[in-house]
Amino acid sequence: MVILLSLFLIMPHQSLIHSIEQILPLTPGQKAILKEAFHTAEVKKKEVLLKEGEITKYSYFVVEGLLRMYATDDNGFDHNIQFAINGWWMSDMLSLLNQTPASFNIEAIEDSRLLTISQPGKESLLQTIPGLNIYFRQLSENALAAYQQRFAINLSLTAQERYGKLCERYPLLIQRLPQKHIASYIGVTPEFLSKMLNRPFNSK
Amino acid sequence: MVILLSLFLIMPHQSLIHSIEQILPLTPGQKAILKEAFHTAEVKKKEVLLKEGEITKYSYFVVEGLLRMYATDDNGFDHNIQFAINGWWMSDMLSLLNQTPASFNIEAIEDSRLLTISQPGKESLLQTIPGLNIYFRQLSENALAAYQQRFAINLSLTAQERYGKLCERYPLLIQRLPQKHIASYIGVTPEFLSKMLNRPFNSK
DNA sequence: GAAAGCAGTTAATCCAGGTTAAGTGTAACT
DNA sequence: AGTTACACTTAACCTGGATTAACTGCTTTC
Repeated sequence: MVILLSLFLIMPHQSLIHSIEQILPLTPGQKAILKEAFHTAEVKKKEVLLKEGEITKYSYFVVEGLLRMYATDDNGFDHNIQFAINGWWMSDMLSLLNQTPASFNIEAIEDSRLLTISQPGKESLLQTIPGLNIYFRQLSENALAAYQQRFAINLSLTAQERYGKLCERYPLLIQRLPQKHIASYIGVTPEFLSKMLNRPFNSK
Repeated sequence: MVILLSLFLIMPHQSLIHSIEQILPLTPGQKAILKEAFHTAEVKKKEVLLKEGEITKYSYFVVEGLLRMYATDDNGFDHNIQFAINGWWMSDMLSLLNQTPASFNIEAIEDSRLLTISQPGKESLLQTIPGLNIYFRQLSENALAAYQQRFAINLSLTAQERYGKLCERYPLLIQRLPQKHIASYIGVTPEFLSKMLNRPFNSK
C-alpha cells in the first residue's frame, strides 16, 4: 500500500491503470496509449476546476486529494452533490455528455493531483481500446447504485440518521471534510448540524 | 410512431432493439441472439416484481406500461425512488450488481409488458456481443446525469419548485401518476401536496 | 347495489430544521 | 504582532412541511 502510494507520486498514471486493471487486464501497449490520453494536473486548495455555466471540457480522476462538486441556489447557498477522493472520478455528467452549460461547480477542498481527459479524447480512447467500455460501464453502474441508495436515505431518514449513514459508509472521508461541507451534503444548514452534534448525550 | 407501437404489441423485442439501434447498429444475427436472451413478461397493475430483502434476479426493460421502485421506511411509509415507462430500464442496481438483498421494491402501477434478463444472462450477452457494453455504458451515464440533476433539485429547491421541475421534465409521466406517487417522489406527504396544489392562486 | 376500499381534501396542531444575529477560537496573510 | 477572515457555536424566534383525524367522492368487489 505504501509502495503503491509512493509510486503514484512519481507516476500518477499508475493510479488510474491500477483502477482499470481491477476490472480488465491491459497490455503494455494499451498502458502506453492511456498515458498519452490522460494529462496530469495539480490544483491548489480552493482552486476551481469547473464553473457553473461553462461547458464541461474534462472528466477528472483523482490521484491524490479531495474535490467537491456543488450547485449554487438562487440565494447563493452551496449544495454539495458529491465528493471525490483518491481513485474516484468526478464530472458534471449532463454537461459533459450533452456539451451544455454546467449546472455545477467543481472545486478542490485539498491540494490535489488529477488526471484529466477531454470528452473527444475519451471517445477516441474508447474506439482505440474498446475494452474500456467495460470499465466505464461498471464505473457508471456502481455510481448509479450509490445514487439510488443515497436517494432512499435522503427521502426516508432524518438529518441525524443521514449523518449516521454517511459516517458509516465513508468514515475516512468525513474526517477530512470541514463540517459545513458535510452539512451541505446531507442537506441541512451548518448551524443545524452544529446544534445536532452538540445535543446533550447526542440523544435520539 | 403508431406503426412502431403496434409492432411492439406483436414483437416486444423490437422495442428493445429499437432502443439499442439508436446507439449502435445490430446485425440480423445479433438481433436473433437478443431475442433469445430476453424473456417477455406481462404483469398486472399492483403486481410486485421485486420485494425488499430478495436477491434481485432480473433487469427490467419496459416495453409498455409503468413501473415504480420504492423504499419502505421504519414507519411503513413508501418513498418512490424512480419510475419507468416505455423504453426505460429499471433495477435495484446495488442488489443486482452485488447479488445482495434488495433495499427496494418494484411494482407495476399500470398493466405492463416487460422484457427481463437475468444478471448472468446479461453478462454472457455482453461477452457474446461486446458492442452492447457501449449501449449499457451510455445508458448508465445518462441515468447518472439525471440522478445528479435530481440531487441538485432536491437539495436546493422547495417542494413547490420540485413539483414544477418534475412537470417540466416529464409532462407525460405526471399525467399517468396518481398524486400520492408524485408526492412520495418529490419527498412530501400526499396531504401536503394536495394543500400545495390547492393553495389560492397557487401563489409563490 | 350495498359495502368496503382507496385517492384526494381540509383543517388543527406540532416539530424538525431554517433564519438571523452575535460571539468565540483559530488559521492565514501583512 | 496585529488584523482579517473564516469555521464553528449558541440562542431566540420562525416556518415549511408532518401528523392526525375527519370527511368526500370514486372504484372495485361481491
